[in-house]
Amino acid sequence: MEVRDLHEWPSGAAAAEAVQDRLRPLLELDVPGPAEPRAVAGLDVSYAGDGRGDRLAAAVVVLDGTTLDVVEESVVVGTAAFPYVPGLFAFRELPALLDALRGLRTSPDLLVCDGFGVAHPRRFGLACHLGVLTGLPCVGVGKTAFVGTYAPPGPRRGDTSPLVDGGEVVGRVLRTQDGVKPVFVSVGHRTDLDTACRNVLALSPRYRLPETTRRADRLSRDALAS
DNA sequence: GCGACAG
DNA sequence: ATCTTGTCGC
Repeated sequence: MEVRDLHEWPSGAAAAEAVQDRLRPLLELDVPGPAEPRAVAGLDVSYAGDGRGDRLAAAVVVLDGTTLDVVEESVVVGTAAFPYVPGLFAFRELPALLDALRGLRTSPDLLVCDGFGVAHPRRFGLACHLGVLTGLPCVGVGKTAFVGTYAPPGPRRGDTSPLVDGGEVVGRVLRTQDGVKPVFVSVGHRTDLDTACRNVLALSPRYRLPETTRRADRLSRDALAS
């Protein structure tokens, strides 16, 4: 798919925060998300060595939204573009992820990425950044809490509880399987939270994490090994 | 001031 | 994120 080039790149934390503040107004959060996406893309990145190095592999796996069969894959080996700083995580993986997206023949109807969307200190996590740059609906699925407080959701698959930060609901804690640790869902771009959670649940028929994320994780890991 | 902090 | 042994459960 066509992905526009990254123009300016922040040289430090202050500049990176400024980029987030400048792009945030471009978010489209008051629109219904894709209820039945035909193609859903999962994105993930793996690192070589102990994680302190900068060699990485970014993968995108597109699944049929109904059957969850793999439709297309794209993976690139690259370099971490920024040090890991909580709140600026996107700058680390964004260039490589955009490269992987460029390797796709078709444009997905929904992007599912690791990390958060608006459940972020400045309301502009990786899912927001990726959404704005691609123009595609995007949802963030985090494995651990970052910002906000919440009550544990019920014990059954599908149970949820609101993730609240600064007095506003920034996401939802979603139990994707009976009795397993919940995941943290937040909207990134062009989707509402209800639809985002429905999509994530539909993508997680068997395991805690969405099939999109699991497939992309495996693909990126394999790419580093070879 | 200090610690915690998506991946 | 990644490095790791054993262990519990289906």
